[in-house]
Amino acid sequence: MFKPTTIKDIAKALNLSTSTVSRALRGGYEISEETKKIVLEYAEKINFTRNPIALSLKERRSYSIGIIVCEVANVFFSQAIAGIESIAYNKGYHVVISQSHDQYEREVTNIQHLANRSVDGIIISLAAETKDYSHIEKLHEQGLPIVFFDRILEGIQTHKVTSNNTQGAFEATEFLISKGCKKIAHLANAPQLSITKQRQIGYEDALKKHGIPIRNEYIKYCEHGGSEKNEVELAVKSLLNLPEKPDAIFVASDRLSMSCLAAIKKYNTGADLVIAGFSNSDVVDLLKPSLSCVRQPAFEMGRIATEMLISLIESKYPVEEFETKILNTTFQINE
Amino acid sequence: MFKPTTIKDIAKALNLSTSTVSRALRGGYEISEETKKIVLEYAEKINFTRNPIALSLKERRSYSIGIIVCEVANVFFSQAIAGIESIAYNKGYHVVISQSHDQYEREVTNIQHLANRSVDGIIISLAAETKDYSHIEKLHEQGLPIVFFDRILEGIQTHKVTSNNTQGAFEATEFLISKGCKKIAHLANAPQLSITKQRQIGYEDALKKHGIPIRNEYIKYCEHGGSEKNEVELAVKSLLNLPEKPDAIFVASDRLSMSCLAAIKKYNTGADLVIAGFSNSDVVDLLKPSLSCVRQPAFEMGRIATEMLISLIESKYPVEEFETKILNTTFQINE
DNA sequence: ATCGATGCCGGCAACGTTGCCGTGTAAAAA
DNA sequence: TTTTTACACGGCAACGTTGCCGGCATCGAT
Repeated sequence: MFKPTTIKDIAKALNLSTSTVSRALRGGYEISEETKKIVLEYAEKINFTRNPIALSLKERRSYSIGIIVCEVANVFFSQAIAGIESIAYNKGYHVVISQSHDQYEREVTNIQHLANRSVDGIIISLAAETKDYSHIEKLHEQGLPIVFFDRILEGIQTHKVTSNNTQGAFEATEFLISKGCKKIAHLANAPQLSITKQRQIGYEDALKKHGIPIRNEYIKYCEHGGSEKNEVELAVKSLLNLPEKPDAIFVASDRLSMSCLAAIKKYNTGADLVIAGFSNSDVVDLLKPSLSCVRQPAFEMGRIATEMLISLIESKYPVEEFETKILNTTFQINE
Repeated sequence: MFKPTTIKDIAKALNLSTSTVSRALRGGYEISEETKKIVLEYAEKINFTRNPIALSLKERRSYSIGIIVCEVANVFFSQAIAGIESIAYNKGYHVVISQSHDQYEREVTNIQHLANRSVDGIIISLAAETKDYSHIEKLHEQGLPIVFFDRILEGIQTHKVTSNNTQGAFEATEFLISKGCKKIAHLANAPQLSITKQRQIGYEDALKKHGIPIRNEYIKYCEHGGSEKNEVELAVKSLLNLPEKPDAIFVASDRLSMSCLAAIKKYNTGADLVIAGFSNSDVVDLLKPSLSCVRQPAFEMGRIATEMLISLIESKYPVEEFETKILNTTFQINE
């Protein structure tokens, strides 16, 4: 069975006390150079590493941070994770990734698992299904450092990072208008998500600016963020079956975009449909129904969220002032 | 600061001993129903959960398993992770995901971090850059349960799961031949990977079967698995610049496939090129240079690997007999 | 010669939890 | 009434590590 060597093994082998070995390994100044050398060489020889679990128990922290996203397969999130890792590793933190799959129960389970001393703080983007936030509020009240990114929670006072969703949605919609489209539908995420509201505002603002009426039948929400099997396909189908079929769709997320294109390919036999939407996909210029897209600075968002979280974790005094950073998106035209 | 409640807090509040509280929570038979009820209700009230770190230290295991893959953004791996999670959660294990980004040093750092009592076992698909395996061998000798999947290591005696790479490559190549192609190039992964060798054998077997000579200038390796910036683009470019330009390419991996299509779109102004390759992408039927693909049962591979790992972890006696499972691929034609 | 200073090291306790053993009480058996 | 026995609970130790305190030489200063 797996039995790693401990500081006690070294102490016994070298006829020293555990405290001496401990301080020799940490380079404590109270230990003679000679003893240090002997201990370090022996530790090297038997490939010793300190037991991080014992350390966590003693220090009451684990030097690891938890991430909760809906899906790692989503390019936006995998880029954000890369950004998180880039900071975390440099500052000596390990990163633990969990997926909610946009399900409320998974989110609760995961966040419970991560809390309770197995991580020092959490970076989270909410699941599409989540409507009750008490599991997060409870931990936040207990003092667990939490940073929100992307899908944030207004009600909790802490650091937050988002992109400028309203502006991004505005640009995408205005692009569709510039293409001559007048019947622009909006395929949206779950309505309670912060990003859904912000992006819808951008969409509606652009329509208003150009004197195009907002039509409720053109706005379709996907309650499960596209993770339910036929959710997106049904939404697109119902759009295409409207008496006044849309001539463009503004899609609110990466996941929805891909499913939307697939559905369009399947059902749209008639005239072409212009599609624009939020996507960080790296294959977007290879897609046949082309997709012009709003790009979010995912990597940078991950970096900033991590810096915020680590500053919360390492703060000596309770933090009272919180910041919400909003990063700009860019728009990429593909035709 | 974050200070979770402990069993001691409950004991103090209820005027009981810690041992009594502990056993009441675990449902120990030595505790009266009345006391149990009081403890459970109070624990529920203050939202108590046991400290997993203290438990890990005591039990010398953490009920968590580590995964090391090159990238979570890769659909094949994210599906495999979903398979791993599906088994692990059911059996009471937490899953910790790490990315090597196909870099040797990241792989070493991650596996060291995961070992040493913070996970009970590891499921790994090797990084493309890894040529020295001593970091894995050392842990394996110490008795850490390890299961390989996808990119396996022949030299270590343990459970392994792969797909039938040779057969998949054979079918893809034969498909290209059936399309009338005779000058079939092969864009391959790092040459030391198990999957690279197996897929190359399938490719060569198919050529041989149809009397097509194997030409070394048609085989391009990507040492970094496509994670280096221009690696794939250069390889594709050099193929397209050959005096006898290939009329088809068999691509060895998902990551390479996408970069390959992008490079072809960029450089190939002339006649069409038929592409087939390994890919589990869900947008493959939306791509403009179409990609017929070998599908691996990623989810199933993850499930099996996890069952194997947990059986190793929970085995009372050292396991001596090991199994290598090879799952069949399927071929999907897109034109 | 005596005293304080310094260098080097060991012993003990604690982090939160559980297993093992011990102990007191009350009911049942003698 | 005394002894047995089951029951319900408390105390202690241990998992691996580090912080704190204390001890014992050695050495220079008085």
